[in-house]
Amino acid sequence: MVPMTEMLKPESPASAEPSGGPSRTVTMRDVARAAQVSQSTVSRVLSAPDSSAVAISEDTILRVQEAARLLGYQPNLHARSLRGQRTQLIAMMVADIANPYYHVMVRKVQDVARKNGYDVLIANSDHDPELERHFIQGIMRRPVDGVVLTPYHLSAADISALIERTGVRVVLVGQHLAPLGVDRVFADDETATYDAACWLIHERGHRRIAYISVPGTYPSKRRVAGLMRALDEAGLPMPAEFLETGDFNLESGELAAGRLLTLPQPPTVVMACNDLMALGCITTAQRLGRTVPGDLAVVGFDDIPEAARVSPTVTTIAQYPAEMGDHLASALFDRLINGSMAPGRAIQVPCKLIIRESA
Amino acid sequence: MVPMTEMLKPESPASAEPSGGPSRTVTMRDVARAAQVSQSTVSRVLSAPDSSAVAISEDTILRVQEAARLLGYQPNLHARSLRGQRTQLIAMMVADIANPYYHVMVRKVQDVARKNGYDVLIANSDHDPELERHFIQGIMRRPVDGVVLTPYHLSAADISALIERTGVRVVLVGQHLAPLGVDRVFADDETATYDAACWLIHERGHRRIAYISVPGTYPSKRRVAGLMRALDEAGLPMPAEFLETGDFNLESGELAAGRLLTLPQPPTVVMACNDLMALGCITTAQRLGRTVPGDLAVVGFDDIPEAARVSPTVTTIAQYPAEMGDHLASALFDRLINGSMAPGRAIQVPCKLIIRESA
DNA sequence: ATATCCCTAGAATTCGATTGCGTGCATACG
DNA sequence: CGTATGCACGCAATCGAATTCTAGGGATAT
Repeated sequence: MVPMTEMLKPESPASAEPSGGPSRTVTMRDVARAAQVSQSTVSRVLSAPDSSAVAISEDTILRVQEAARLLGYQPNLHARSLRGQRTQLIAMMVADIANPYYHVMVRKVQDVARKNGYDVLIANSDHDPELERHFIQGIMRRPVDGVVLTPYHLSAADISALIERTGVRVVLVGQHLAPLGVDRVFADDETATYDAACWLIHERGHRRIAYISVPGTYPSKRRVAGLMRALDEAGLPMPAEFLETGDFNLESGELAAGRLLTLPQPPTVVMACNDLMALGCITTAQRLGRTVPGDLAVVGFDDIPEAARVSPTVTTIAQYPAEMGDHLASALFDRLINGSMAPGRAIQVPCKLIIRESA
Repeated sequence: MVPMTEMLKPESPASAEPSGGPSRTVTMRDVARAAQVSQSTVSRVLSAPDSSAVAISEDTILRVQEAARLLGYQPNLHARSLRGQRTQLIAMMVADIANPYYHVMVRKVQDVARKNGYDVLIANSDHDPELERHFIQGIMRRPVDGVVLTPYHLSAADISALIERTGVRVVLVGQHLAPLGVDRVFADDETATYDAACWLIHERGHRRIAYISVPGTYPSKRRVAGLMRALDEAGLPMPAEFLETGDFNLESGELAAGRLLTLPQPPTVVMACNDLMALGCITTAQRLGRTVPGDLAVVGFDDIPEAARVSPTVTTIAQYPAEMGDHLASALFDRLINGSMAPGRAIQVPCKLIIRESA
């Protein structure tokens, strides 16, 4: 007569039938039982088959590995995360997954992460300060090993606080004020915008240059600064009504162009803070019966694939998001895998003016 | 003289300075100590302030909430996931994040997830069977509450096994063989392709129709079937050399078009399995000096934004990924939040032929 | 034959939150 | 006055894996 409690404690080892009911997930204990060893031995074998702190006999190792294989054991990463070290998880926050500019970057990071056995949490902020903070909160609730951020509103203090509280490794997209050991990858957009403006002024003879910016964002600030520098040097004015605003999407570009073209003295060229808004400008110009670039020249930023395929093709300042994604991923995993503690690096990826039909 | 160990055990409650060293993450125990209650009480208060299994006094609730707020307590979701029920996490596998067709879908799911307090794990499979299996493996290692899948190679058995082992709720993209209680959202692409082919034959008088398929994928199979049905009814042949193959990207479309146009008797129209390949066709045709649609008409599939902006604009069969994303998300969260156990639904989203310049 | 050391592996603890069970106290009732 | 009812809350087990501590067994040396 075996007591009831004694009978229930070890779940019958014979229940190896996979199709029998909602087969509970198989844990290390199950593997241990099947291999006739303790759970800790299983852990030691599976986490470092060869070199462990304590030696394990060849026979035991094989028995454990075989049992794990038979039962289809998969370690529970939630448990592993909880216990301490690595979560095998990184998070990436971009402004908008639906913006072509970020696609390749996300892809790259994603691919490198998978190769390193990491999963990727994706979030988009829509350039919304609230959602950016929400993302930080999320990381504090669900710790990750690394973070790739495209901050538009977050301050260096916010990011420092995140690092302080979670110990997460951070890599930034954009020439942002970066705290401590944070690498940042960015395009040299001030210089690129300056160069493009100089080209418009000196090679193409434009004297009335408008700009569509996105107030409150750092990239926009820097690009406007580049333009101003070129205008200053050339002794050209920047009328207030030529400084239009949008919010990175196509429609806002259409609206801004509409306002610019109905001015008593419209500009001869519009530079936009990204290609989507530039495309919007072209659409509006054509709808109003203007020719591009005859009546209005347009210069974009990013060089999304579409820019090369619309009519007229768009002159734009190319960024290299794939290259940026590469730098982001390798910088992050350098710290994650190799444990690099190097001070924050500023990795600058050059831009390039791509001259097409629209200017 | 207080022993060292005694001094170290309780982290001095006075160390509320946030800038004092690597301030350890604050747990429920800390909150409990600050509020002078047990850790379980904190849990009960914070997880269900109003209706809990056991009653809690108003005073205690306030004290706990205040303490949590002061200490900036954030629950650890890894721990919560481990303990049991919800992980507050869903995973989404698409074929390619960089394909415009999926963007809106991802966005929608992402947005709905955030509104429900869920994070989203993203993975792309690149139509690679290996990576699809890798994704399933990943879910078994890191359990999630729900999954949105775009399976191209996974079998119903694979998906069943996943559900069996993890209890995850699943929603599929595509008219896939779906097991058990799995909803699937798909476009009616067989009918749409059939209709488009009929239109090409009867309204436009085409008799030499080529198709660029992607072998081994379900959507491609169905679309080819739709075309064949239309050809059969019209008594038209389908020469083997007109059945070209690609792999969903632009370059493969260019290559396929190159082969078709150098045939002794080239087709008068090419239908492609997606817009990217259709764009490739147009590029090649123009490079070979053919006019579109004069010498070669082209019909795509998806209606990505670019299709409306290239020259010539592309006639294509529109899918509505935003609508599909909505259905996906609401179907999934209906099961997650409301615990719906309804049998698998087949949610069909119609397609629509968009007639533009290329055909 | 007994002490010593090493090799191996089991037991116990930890991570942070959840939860079934139980207990102390107060009020109510017979 | 003694026991029943119930409210508010604490104890301790649990989730799955990693790690540290400890004990047993075998081999070798004295």
